[in-house]
Amino acid sequence: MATRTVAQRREQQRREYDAFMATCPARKLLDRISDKWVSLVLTALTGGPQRYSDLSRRIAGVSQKMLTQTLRTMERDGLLTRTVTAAVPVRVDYRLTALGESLLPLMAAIKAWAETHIEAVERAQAAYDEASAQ
Amino acid sequence: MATRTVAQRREQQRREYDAFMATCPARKLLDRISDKWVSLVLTALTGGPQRYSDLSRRIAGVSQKMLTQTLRTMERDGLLTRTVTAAVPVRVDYRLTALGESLLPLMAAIKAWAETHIEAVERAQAAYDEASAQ
DNA sequence: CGGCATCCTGTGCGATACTG
DNA sequence: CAGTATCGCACAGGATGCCG
Repeated sequence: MATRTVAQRREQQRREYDAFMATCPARKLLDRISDKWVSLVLTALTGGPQRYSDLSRRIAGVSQKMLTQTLRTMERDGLLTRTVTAAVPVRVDYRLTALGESLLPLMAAIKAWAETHIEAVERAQAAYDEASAQ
Repeated sequence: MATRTVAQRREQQRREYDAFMATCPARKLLDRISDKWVSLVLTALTGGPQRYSDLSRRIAGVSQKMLTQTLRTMERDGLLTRTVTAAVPVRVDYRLTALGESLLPLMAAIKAWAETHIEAVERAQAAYDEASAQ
């Protein structure tokens, strides 16, 4: 029965990891804002409230399913508010909350790092690819 | 033939999006560092070089496949170096480069935001869930 | 020890069609 | 206009086995 420890250790580690993920705020945050579309919605809403259709037009390539899903999640997280205006046709506006806006400096910092270092990264990639091609 | 514009517009938008993704440094960076394991490897290597087996032990729950894949990508991006010491058994050390270390302040900023605002996010989630439960 | 190759499953996500 | 519901599949990623 000694061999079962292999599988058991993995299982144990997975549980440790899950517990870590559940309690680590930074990881949870990264999971959220790193979402494919969250940063784009954040940027699109920086200039002020936008309607659903505006967002879907401004964010090229997003499917309606993912846009809705992203907006719902961000609303749940308190990053934006969803305002329905009863009319024909219906009108729905999305607006960043203070919490959502507090993320903008962080996005700016990420953007700044990227613009400063992306060249170095791409040089490293080129060098790596060339070296492994031989 | 007018109806084909629907599919065509989608296709067009997808191409626009791909072009955007290919040229936006911030998005590319976000895609990298938001990877499930990159931040953990970054953290694990902060204190100095580590061997492969050390990393797999320190980062609970990572599969060997994902750890290797993450390390390869980060090496390719120039974020860390991989040093093989020929011996029996082989010894492999991973160490952050200056480029990799320059990411640490950014990670710290993310961590700081998370720790400052995570409570607000969780309150928002609780409120949202309760409201939608009725 | 530090991997790589293979197989296999879950599910994220796009496409499509329908509704208030 | 602003979604919800359903289907289908590509693909990420875990498990396993082999190798230098």
